[in-house]
Amino acid sequence: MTTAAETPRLDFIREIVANDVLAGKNGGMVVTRFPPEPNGYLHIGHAKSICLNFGIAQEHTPHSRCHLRFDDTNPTKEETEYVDSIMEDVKWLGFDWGTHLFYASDYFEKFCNFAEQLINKGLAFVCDLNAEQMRAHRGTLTEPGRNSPFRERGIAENLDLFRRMKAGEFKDGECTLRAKIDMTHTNVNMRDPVIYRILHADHHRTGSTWCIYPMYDYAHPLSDAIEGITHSICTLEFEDHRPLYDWLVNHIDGLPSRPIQREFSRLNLNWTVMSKRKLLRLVKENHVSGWDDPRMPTLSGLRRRGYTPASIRAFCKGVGVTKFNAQTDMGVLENAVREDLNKTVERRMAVLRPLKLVIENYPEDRTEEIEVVNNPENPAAGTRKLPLCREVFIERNDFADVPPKDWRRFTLGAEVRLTNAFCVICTDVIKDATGTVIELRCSYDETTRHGKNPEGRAKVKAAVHWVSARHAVSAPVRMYDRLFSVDNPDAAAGDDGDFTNFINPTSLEIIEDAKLETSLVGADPGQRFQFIRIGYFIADAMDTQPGKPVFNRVVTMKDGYAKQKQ
RNA sequence: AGCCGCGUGGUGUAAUGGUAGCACAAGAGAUUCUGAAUCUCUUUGUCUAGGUUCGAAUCCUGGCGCGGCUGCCA
Repeated sequence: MTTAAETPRLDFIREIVANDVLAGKNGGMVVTRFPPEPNGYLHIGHAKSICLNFGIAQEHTPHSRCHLRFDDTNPTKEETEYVDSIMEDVKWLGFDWGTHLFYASDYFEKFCNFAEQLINKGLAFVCDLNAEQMRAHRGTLTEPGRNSPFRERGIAENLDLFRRMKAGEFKDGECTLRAKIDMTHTNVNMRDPVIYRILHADHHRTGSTWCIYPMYDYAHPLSDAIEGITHSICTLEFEDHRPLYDWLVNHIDGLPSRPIQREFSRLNLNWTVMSKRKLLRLVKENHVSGWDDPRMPTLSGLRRRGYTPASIRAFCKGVGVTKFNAQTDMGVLENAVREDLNKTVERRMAVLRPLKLVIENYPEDRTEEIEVVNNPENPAAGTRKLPLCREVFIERNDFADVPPKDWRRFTLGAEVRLTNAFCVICTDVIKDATGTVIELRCSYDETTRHGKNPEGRAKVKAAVHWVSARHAVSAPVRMYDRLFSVDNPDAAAGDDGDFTNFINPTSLEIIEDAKLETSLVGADPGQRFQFIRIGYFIADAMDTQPGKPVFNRVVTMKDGYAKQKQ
């Protein structure tokens, strides 16, 4: 018996699954599936679905599995490039479908046989109405539809027509196969829905074998049933399709299982857009560098940005699973990666916008090495040696000519600690002809090493990061920020506006020669660090060359000072 | 307009007829060689009107609000 504290609350989907298992349904088995259409790259919203479906299967090991199934029933939109990226992204997120990789297109032959079964039962007919006529017959949300004039064709005629559709005797759109349900149904999806359409198009897997393709509403429940899916979990917009899902599963004989569909609300993140159509536009119109641009909410973008799979999984766990139409703040995602990286990643010092600081009482020809800890949160990460000489770079914004009220950092006459080294007092501020500060002079106090505070003086309040000028390496650092400048680009654009008008013009700022501590020159592609006091960074996996790192900013540190200033 | 679904602090999410809790955000303080992290404390909530009940966020009815649905897309 576990206590309440040990038993995490189940979301409503997991509760349904748990109850079914308890009731002995499906022989105690739980079989879920993640069914993407390969018409784009996976995004953070898909991660929620992946974590749900694969997560549920994991939780019911060994009486469970989760299938990866490509819902590839529309050859005009689907490509193998997308298939490959989807598999890569699911694996990267940390999930494994084992041998359970499927394609809806694998079942085309079966779908076809089931369609003939429906025809033979008098439950499907070939309809010659064109798209416009069919729309006119469908009725509206408030008015019932009218029967197609072809609705009462005989079984033999329907069978013949359907086979000729399949044989390629008709052009695109000339006719369709429709389920015969109820044109007066209040649910429009039940008004004799099209289940097969003619499409003379090459399919990414079946090539030119087929010229008729099943509709999603027809293929999906049957794919689920063929694979023995027990719980078909999808997003809310399919709720209205559930009666059709059930109708098909109930009216077709020879299906190995009778899955149930349940719906949850999709993830909505602010400060970004999530629809595949819009993401595709960002790519095609070069608003971003590609699907994996670090500003994209795609999994490949987040990966390149430096997000960890663990942080995304933690985020998905945090947002929960409900039917409420929720808007999740981007800050929650950012917090998830900070929390992960804080514990796992080594600290380094890097100066993004350098200002030279000369330690006047430090010998010109002297160089020393200071041993510093790599990660105060994890002693096992060990230590490294940090070089120091007479001239160092500090961050320009760590100096204030006229300091604001509770300023703790550099200003003339103030004492500040150089992190990991000693305290210095700023003794002189050197400016050029325009009044721009170009150099700081200071003196250091040898007695303040090893964390000792200067005796008899006010306690030093600030420790700032620095990089030894003689040893610094220059590297580009890409400062990524949110892609949009408004929290809801869709709403800002309205119905006929253009969301690309709200792209954040400063979502990418490239610092060409940041000054990095020496050890960073050997960063491996994909290696992450915390640049002390600045944020978390990753050596870009594509652009980092041996000895020539390029860094991406994953996320800033939380900045209590900036917040207080607002 | 019709059908379906959903309404709990700023945001997200628990409480399954019995003390409205948690996380993030926000605020105050402690601590700090990262204005980070950590620790302590605090503010803020059951859409609304009725009904059932000893007792309602929970069940019922009406209203209001939000979302989805009239592709040969998924």
